[in-house]
Formats: sequence, C-alpha cells, structure tokens
Amino acid sequence: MKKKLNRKFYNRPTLKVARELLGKYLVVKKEGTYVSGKIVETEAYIGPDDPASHAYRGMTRRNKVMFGDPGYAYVYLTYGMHHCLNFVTERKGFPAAVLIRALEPSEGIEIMRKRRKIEDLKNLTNGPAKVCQALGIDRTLNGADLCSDVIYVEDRENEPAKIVFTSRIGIKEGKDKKWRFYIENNEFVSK
DNA sequence: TATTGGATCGCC
DNA sequence: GCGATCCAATAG
Repeated sequence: MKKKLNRKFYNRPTLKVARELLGKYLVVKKEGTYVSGKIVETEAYIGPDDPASHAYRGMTRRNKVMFGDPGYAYVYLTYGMHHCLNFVTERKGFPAAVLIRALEPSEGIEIMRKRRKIEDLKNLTNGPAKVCQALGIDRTLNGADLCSDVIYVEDRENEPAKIVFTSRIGIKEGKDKKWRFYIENNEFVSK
C-alpha cells in the first residue's frame, strides 16, 4: 500500500517531520520520467532563532517559501552551481524546513545515472546537491506543491529503521543542535 | 551599485 | 586540500 503524504504531515514540528521522512519514498515525475528513492538522511532548519537557517535574518526573496504554508518545496542554488531541496514545515508565518540530504535510489536508476553522468549506484544520491541532480530538480521547482503529482513523498509502509541523530553538516553556527537524522548503517548516507 | 561568501562536489 | 561559479544578501 502506497500512501501519499498530505499537507497535515508537514504541518507539524519540524524535528518530527525530519525523523518521520526517513524510510519514506520521494517521487519526482518530470518530462515523462519517473524517478524515486528512499529518504535516508535529512536535516532540520527551524525558526527565526536558528543561526544556520536561511530564515535567521528574516524573510528575503530567496527564502520566502519557508515562511509560507507547509508541504511546499524550497529549492535554492548554492555555491553558484548546486541545488538543494527542502520541504517546508509548520504553520504559515513560521519559517522552517527539512533539507533532503540523501536517498537510496529506487526507481528510474538509469535516468539518474544519465543525469549524474556516472555509473556508481552509491554515488548517485548521497548528498543534497546530488539528489537534486539525479532527480532533475532545479529552481523551477521552488515553491512546488508536495501534494501535487509532480513531486511528492509516499509512505510504502516498509519496516521502520534505526535512526541516528547528529550535528548538521556544512554550517558554521548551530552545530550544537543535533538536527541531522539518518538511517543507521545505510550505504547511501552522505559523507 | 559593489562586495562577499555559501545547508557542495569532484578533482588535485 | 582547493577551485568552480553565480547569485542572494548586505553594506555603502
């Protein structure tokens, strides 16, 4: 049984959403392609007081979808060349999101190989920018509805996995917070 | 308007 | 370990 996550799922505390996304399947249908993968690593960025969050200094042109309704994609370009995918959480007006850091490729693996221009399965989606490249995600999907048919998350009711929580990666401030989650011993978690 | 640096990746 | 690459954010 496959159940698409509804907006209520995202309209909850971000840490809870970040944890519960692990083991669920991200699906992207674009240009006649269908690709999916199991979410194995996430990070939470929460509220106006999180110094690592783009929303730390208030609303800007880039981060405004973080302040909107839950259940929408926040996609941004970083380092001038890499995209990162987030899911907006919590109530409208409260800026929070979950960064999708890694997937275990499931369906459409050959399409992912072509987009990533590499063969190695374990290197296709083990990082936030790699996920976006493999899934064909760029800023045209910023603000996309996660309850649509283009990009969404499915609960396939698979066995729950053991989860590890650690500090977030690639940030300067806010390292004290253990807001990174991943599935223990999963080979597709980023380095 | 000008300057600075980044929720990364891949190659050296 | 370091350069790529460009745009958003901030300062002037």
